[in-house]
Order: sequence, then structure tokens, then C-alpha cells
Amino acid sequence: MKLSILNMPFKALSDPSRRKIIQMLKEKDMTAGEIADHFQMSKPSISHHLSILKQAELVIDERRGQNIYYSLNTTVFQEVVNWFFNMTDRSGGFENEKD
Amino acid sequence: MKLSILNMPFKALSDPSRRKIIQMLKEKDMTAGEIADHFQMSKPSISHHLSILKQAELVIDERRGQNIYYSLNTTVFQEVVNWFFNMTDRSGGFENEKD
DNA sequence: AATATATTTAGACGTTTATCTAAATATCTA
DNA sequence: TAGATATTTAGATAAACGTCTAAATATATT
Repeated sequence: MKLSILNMPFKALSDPSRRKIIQMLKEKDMTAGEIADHFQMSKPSISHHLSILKQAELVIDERRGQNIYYSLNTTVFQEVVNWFFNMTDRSGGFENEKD
Repeated sequence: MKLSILNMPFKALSDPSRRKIIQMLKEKDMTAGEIADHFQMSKPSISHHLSILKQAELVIDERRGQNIYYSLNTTVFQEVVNWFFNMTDRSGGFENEKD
């Protein structure tokens, strides 16, 4: 079965830690270590969450020296927002929707 | 651990079948059987998905005779939309956010 | 080159999830 | 009340998920 492009972002956003990371990155770009410092979880676990957000293209990573900086990818984020907008508006036709 | 009220709706929306159900219910109220007819899945599986959407308070059910009608609960839906709005706007302070 | 720091990868483990079939419950109709 | 229809509940199973510790990789510093 062909899965919508939206499936990975929705799955990624279904975990509260990952939503918290997204909220943190909304404020400013952060390194993996800085992000991990805001959680009680181990660093490998945070790294795994970051990897899922990256696969979903909700975040972008970029190495600068020893650190890897994470930042929001607003493009894919906007597509998820659009799914909700389509849900909110009154024009018909779910058969035509992408997801 | 105290989990945000938003956790259940986000989890509920992480499954593509459940998102499709939401889209169908956006168009019109439907019985469990009508909904199931749009899927290849067994009826018990659809019933399970409906139960999760109901627990998340994204849908409401109401028996009318032999049928059980499902409809959208726009209230909780709006709260999820608000999460995205808060993410989109530029005012700071993720520390104060609820989820 | 050796050591320290930052981060990811690998592998294991228990939990949750999505699905199925079979059985139970609720309602309607003859 | 018996039988048909609509839906859910129960129980099983395989796959996906979230987490951990230990090890590997990449970069910087001395």
C-alpha cells in the first residue's frame, strides 16, 4: 500500500518527547546535547527521536565542528498544518484528498 | 507521568486509517458499517479504530436503532489545531506551553 | 598521536499497536 | 420468541516502538 507523504510526520508528532523537541526548536536552533539536557532520557534515546523527526523531514541537521545543530523544517510542518486546514474548511470531497 | 490532554488525539491521528475516517466524517455522519465499507479491513478492526478516536474525543457515537452513528467532535479537533497555531506564531516561551 | 567531547549506531528488551477470527451483545422484524 | 442484522468484545499474534547500555565514529585540543 502506498503511504501518504504525511504519514511519517504524523507518526513523528505522535510522541510527546518529539513534540517537545519541535517546540524547543521553534524557539531556537539547538545541538543534540542541548536538546538532551532538557530531558531525563538518555542521549541515545534523544538521538533516536531526532532521527525520526529527521526522517519525517520535520527537522534539518547540520554539523558545525563537534556539534550537530538541529532546526525546524517549516516546509513539511506547513503540510501537516494544511491537512488540518482542509479538515476545517467546509468544501467537500474527501475522495480527492491526498491522505 | 502526567500526560497532556493532547497526547491521545495525536496518537489517534498517527494512523492513516483513522485519519481517513476523520476525513469521511468531515463530510457526513456515518454508521460503523458504512465506514467499514470504505476499507478492506475487517469490521472489528474498524470498530477498534473508532474506539480509539472515541477515547481521544475526536468523534462522538450515538446509537439510533440497530446502527451506531459516528460524527466529528470539532472541539477536541480544534485543540489540536491550536497546538499547530502556537507552533506557527512567533511569540516565545515553549516552557509555558501545555504539551 | 593521544585524549577528551559530542553524537550516533548496534543490539537487546519489554510494551504498545494493528490486525485477525470467533464469540457476545443489542436491536429490529416476522 | 426466533432469526436476522449491526456492532462490539475477547483473545491471539506479529510487527513496530521507546528505551536502555555498550560500542563506534567524528571532531577538537594538547
